[in-house]
Amino acid sequence: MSEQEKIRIQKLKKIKLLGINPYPSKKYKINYNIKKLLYDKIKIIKKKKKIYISGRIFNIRNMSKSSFIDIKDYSNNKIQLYYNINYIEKIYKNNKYYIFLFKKYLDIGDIIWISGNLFITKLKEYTILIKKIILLSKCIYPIPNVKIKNKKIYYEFKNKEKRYRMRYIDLIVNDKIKKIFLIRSIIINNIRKFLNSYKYTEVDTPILQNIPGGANAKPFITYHNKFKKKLYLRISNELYLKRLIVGGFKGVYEFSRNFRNESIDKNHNPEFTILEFYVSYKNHIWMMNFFQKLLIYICKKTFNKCKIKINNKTIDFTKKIKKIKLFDYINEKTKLNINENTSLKKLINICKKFKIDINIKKKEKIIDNIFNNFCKKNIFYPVFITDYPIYMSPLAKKNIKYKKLTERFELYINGIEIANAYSELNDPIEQLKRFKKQNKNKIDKDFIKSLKIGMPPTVGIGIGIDRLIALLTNNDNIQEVILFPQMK
RNA sequence: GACUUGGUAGCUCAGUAGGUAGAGCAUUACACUUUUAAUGUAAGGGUCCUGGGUUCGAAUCCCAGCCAUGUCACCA
Repeated sequence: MSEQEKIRIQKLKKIKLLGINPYPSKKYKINYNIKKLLYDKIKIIKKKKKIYISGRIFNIRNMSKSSFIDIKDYSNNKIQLYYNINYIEKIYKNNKYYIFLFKKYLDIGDIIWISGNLFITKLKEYTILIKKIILLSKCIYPIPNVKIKNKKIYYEFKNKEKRYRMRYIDLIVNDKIKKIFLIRSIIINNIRKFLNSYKYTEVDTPILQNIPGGANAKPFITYHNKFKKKLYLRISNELYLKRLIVGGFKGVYEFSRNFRNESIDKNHNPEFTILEFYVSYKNHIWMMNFFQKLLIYICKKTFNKCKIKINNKTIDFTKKIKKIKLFDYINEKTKLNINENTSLKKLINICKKFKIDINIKKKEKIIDNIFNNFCKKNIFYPVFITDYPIYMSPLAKKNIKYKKLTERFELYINGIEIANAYSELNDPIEQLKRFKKQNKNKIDKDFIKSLKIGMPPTVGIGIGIDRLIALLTNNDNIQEVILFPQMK
């Protein structure tokens, strides 16, 4: 325990000895948050309106018989308080308590409630003259003292490991971090509003699954004691949402927390949020347009504009998103002249030639690798990559004209896969074949059964919410938009 | 998993050609009745990530490990 922490615990004891509860349960009246107070400041001064606010102390400047205290509240705004013994009303029996409380026992980080009146100091700072002050919560663990002058931050709390492990401190001390998570919340709410306006239904499907399907990833494994069997945290909710389409919903969506037991990097967290969204009687072409509408809606409602600055470049989300076929794009960038029929041998030779590491010698892996190595990073402006071969898309419907390709697209922006969508395969016999080809140990037969009952033509999309939010808030690491990123 | 950079006070960081550590803010004490990164004076605070090795002596050099940053691989 640090010296400072010990001192604060001593202070806490002394506060209690004075008969003051440092963690009172009484609800104190609040009639302004600081943002609103600053907005109404002129009116408040004119009408001499009494103010009741609370907030966390960020700085104390003690004079001999008076003090200035800066507090910040949930509105993320700061206001200066002026404390002078002559203006303080009696609450406790002995007014000296106030002196003790203030001079000796209040610290940066404490949460207080005050009542008083607004006035302007000689230096033209709007300030509250304290009439009453109550300690609401004592801060015992000293928070980093970040100082700000002329919008320049000194002694910034910026150690990433500490920030992520103690996100509560990060949020208190770094205003811009709190803003990111406010935006995250607004974006998710806006998506919900948009989808609800089309009468699509938000649903909840199992996180604990018997068979982890809908994607190809290593699952987290757990165990049910009563059933005496393994259960898996979902890697995807895709197969469940399709069951619901079979069940007759017009459209369903879920903000799905998925779990994948794989490594962590700036685009991957073991648990992450995907918006999965399925609409019956529509196809992937419809989804391209609808998805762009959604993106435009998010930008308009969240940022009040459709041009978003990312890495000093501007993306206009109203511009029609380009469509490029996967192999056309690869060939354009690499001149390799490959397609869905290119043999495994030839693909392996290409990898050898370009020194691309391949662990698993499968066509789908190699093509993905080629795309990642030569194409992905060059994409900045939004692009729909389309026409993936069947062997890369076991759940997607065949293209009518080119039977080795699927009706699928992925959206790439700034070198990152943001979304993946396709017209859903609804032929149960073919689906079973493809599952078998995948060498899956466990095939979700119940899902096949649901397809046998008949799923209407359906389009589905998965949108990486963490990645999308990182993109829109101009962060290049999803840890910055996940409140508690996984750490060892 | 590979490489990379780093881990020193509550926070941000400096430092030593190897002689057990410094600054600013924060903390404590005193002064100051309008300051605002308050100021002035004084003081306290450290397993220099952990464990080995080299050395008379290691926070510094070497080895191993742990944790993290970044890049790459893996994650259709």
